[in-house]
Amino acid sequence: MGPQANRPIKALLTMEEILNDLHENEGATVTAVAERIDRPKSVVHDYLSTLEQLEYVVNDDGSYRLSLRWLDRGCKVRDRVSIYDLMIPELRRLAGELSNEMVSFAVEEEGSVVALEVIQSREDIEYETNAGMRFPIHCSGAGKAILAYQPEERIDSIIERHGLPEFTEKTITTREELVEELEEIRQNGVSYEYGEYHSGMATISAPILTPDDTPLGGISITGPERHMSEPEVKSTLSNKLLSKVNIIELNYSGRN
Amino acid sequence: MGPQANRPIKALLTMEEILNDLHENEGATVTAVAERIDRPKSVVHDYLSTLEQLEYVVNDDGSYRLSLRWLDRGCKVRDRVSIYDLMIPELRRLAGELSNEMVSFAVEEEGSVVALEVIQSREDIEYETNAGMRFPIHCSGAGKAILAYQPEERIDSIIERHGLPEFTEKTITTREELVEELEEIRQNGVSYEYGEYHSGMATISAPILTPDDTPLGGISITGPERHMSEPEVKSTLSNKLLSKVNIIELNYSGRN
DNA sequence: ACCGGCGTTCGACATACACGAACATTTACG
DNA sequence: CGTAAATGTTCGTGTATGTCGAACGCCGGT
Repeated sequence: MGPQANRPIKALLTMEEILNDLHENEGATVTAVAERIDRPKSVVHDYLSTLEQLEYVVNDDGSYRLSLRWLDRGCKVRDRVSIYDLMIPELRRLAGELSNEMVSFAVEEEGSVVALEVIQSREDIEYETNAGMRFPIHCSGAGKAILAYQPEERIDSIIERHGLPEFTEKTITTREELVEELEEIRQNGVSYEYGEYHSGMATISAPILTPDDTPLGGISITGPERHMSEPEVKSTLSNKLLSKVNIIELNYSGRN
Repeated sequence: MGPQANRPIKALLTMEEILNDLHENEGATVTAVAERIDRPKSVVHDYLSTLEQLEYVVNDDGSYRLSLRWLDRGCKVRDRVSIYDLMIPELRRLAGELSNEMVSFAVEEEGSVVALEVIQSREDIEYETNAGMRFPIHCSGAGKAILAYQPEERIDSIIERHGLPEFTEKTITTREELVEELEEIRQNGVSYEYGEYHSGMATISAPILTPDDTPLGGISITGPERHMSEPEVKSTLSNKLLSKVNIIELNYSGRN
């Protein structure tokens, strides 16, 4: 949740309750929503019909659901991310070279990592990572890569806001450890994440930087830990990442 | 725009004005938005801070923009489309076989066609088609394929709502022509669209149907008209489409 | 035909939103 | 460094408007 507004518009909070309910409960009727959020039917009706007019929800034969307009807006927001278009072809090329692992591109927003593009591996392992998903920054490969190039004050404010929650026994949970690792990332140019979020899974990532070292995002290779542990594999993958990043950064500075 | 609500919640209409403004104008400040939508700064401020609290917008150093939460919600809505997960692997396989053309999957919503997945061709032609985008149903390949399996009354209500606007000289603009073509599509099992929306571009599509012939969506192959005109190419591509559709439909009926 | 459930409409009240002015904060410029 | 302009934020007030409950109409089931 974002910072508290001093005088929030209550109608928007009510709307949010209703949208969340629709999000969680598929095919919701006016009465069902009204009961769950504990409000008169008439109120829910007025909100839903307004949201329908605005095309945020659609009414399929009596039950409401969120419309695909959310996807439209979402994709437009994504396309507006500065390097999105430059990154896509390189990410595809990378995926072509590594058909056994998942590759992805992520950016930071409000202290979390958001995956903007995910290309699944051709193996039958389906990771539950999808475009749009948010992850904690301190135990994600791309997150640590991005964090490594943030000013220290920003790092602290992110820690303050989200904490360093533990997901596995390998998760970094103290500021000191994290700062130390970020220093290492700055030296290597790549970040490693071995089972810090999901046991058995590993990610190698590299940040994409502007000429003055502001992080724009990060690209990652994710796979089962056993695929990624051998030192020569680690260095091969790291080099592949860095070469793609290099191309993206060159194209980026070339157009400004 | 959806059907008019009798008693719309005005606060939501105001919110929409502000969100649309943010959508159109990158990096908008409170004052700038207030001037454009002609309202007091204080009002815009209250709305934006509420929207920030709800994480629909973020405040990067003073200027607001839509957040990536829209992407998150949008992708979840998309993933909820019944055959989305079954369709993806087949669409990828199709794209692999046809590296020179764009392939896509679309569904109908409120009388328009919405692209849910777009895999660009490996050629350097970049179509401006992206996930989430909406298209008129009567001059899109997938749209006509889906329309062919709708009850006649539904077809009429869609025509009534959206009309049959002309985009090129080849666009179908009369109900009679359309109905005739839909009959043909039902016979072939595939639909063709040659320059009806964008001159010089062509699409071949096939509908995905439930066992009782309810259309769930359509998959398409799109490319320059010159690639797709030869009769043998036309039939090869049609067959490829139909074989993928077959697999998807089998998997679909297999899990219910 | 009756009953129960659901969506919808409507009038009335109290509240919460819209407004403008004033205050705080940042930026621009001499 | 100091002043001015522009922007973001706070706040009191009147009234428009969201909230509520009750009643109506519609449909499907028994």
